[in-house]
Amino acid sequence: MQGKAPLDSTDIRILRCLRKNARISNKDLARQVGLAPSSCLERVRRLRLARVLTGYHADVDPNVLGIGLQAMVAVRLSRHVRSDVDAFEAHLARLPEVVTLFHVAGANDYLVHVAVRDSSHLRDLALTAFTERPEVDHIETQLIFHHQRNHELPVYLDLDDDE
Amino acid sequence: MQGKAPLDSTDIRILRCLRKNARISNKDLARQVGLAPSSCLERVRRLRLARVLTGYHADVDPNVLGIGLQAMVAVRLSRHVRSDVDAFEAHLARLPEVVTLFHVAGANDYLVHVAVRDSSHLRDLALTAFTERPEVDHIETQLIFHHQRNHELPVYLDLDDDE
DNA sequence: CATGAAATGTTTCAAAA
DNA sequence: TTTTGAAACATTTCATG
Repeated sequence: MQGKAPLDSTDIRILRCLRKNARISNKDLARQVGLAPSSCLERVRRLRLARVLTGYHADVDPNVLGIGLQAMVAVRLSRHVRSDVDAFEAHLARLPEVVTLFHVAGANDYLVHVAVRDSSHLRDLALTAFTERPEVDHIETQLIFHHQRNHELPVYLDLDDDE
Repeated sequence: MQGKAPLDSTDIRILRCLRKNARISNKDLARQVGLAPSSCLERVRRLRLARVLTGYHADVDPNVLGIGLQAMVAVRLSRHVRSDVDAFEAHLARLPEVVTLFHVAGANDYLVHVAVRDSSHLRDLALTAFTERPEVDHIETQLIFHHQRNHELPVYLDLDDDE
């Protein structure tokens, strides 16, 4: 008896299918992974409860929402004390313009992917949300020409298929 | 009659709900946006056909898949001719380790978010997939301590609710 | 993990406002 | 465009093998 059950190849197939299309019906999912619908449904429920599956999200065309420009803002903080780090992250997490916040080790402290209306919106955001913050020492903005996500699952596991 | 129908506030509510939870049932979605199930279903179908909704993807805990390390690799190309750019992007798009590829304007040409098993995997990837490529002039790798996505929808539109 | 049965939800369609 | 209602199909839960 183990605390966290290891994944087998069927679990991985389920995760791959739901990653490709999160709105696949349970019947189709069951057929694709070679299970009965009831067994498949129970697997998916287990994977959600175990927090292996952490969420399902629709992708929306940014242009349709009025997002005309995206950028990566590299941020260097003045001091690296816990209170500054926490305050800065909490602040950014509440901005609608922030798509993803990367906390990194290197020349910069953060890489912040932002989505804005246009260049004047970006300028306002750079001032208001970054430069004028007391924790921030320096920022550098790079425009994003385009970006593409990879929706395949990288799996670096030895699977437990026989127990 | 217009080529592409503008979105109204109900469409936006649908997009927000599906972004928060792509596996919500049509009945619940209809209730949350204040439509009959049949009308709601037709809206969602329209939004998919119009490529406003571009996909639905499950999120999976990286640790469970054996991903022990993530990094952002900044890449500068030697020459910026179309053939090199296309070859490099096509190459990266086929790597399972690549999570997102950002093509940017600035000091670097690309920011590549990668997910690997461990530091030796990252070292191999840096050599094989980047440094040894003829198009690549220079790379700089930053470890990602953690990153958080924002699943709210930024909407910068004047909505068309009365026609 | 599979089967089968029962309750609930989904999907499509025609008709009407 | 949206709603309603009806019919066909799918989902979900549960008891049983």
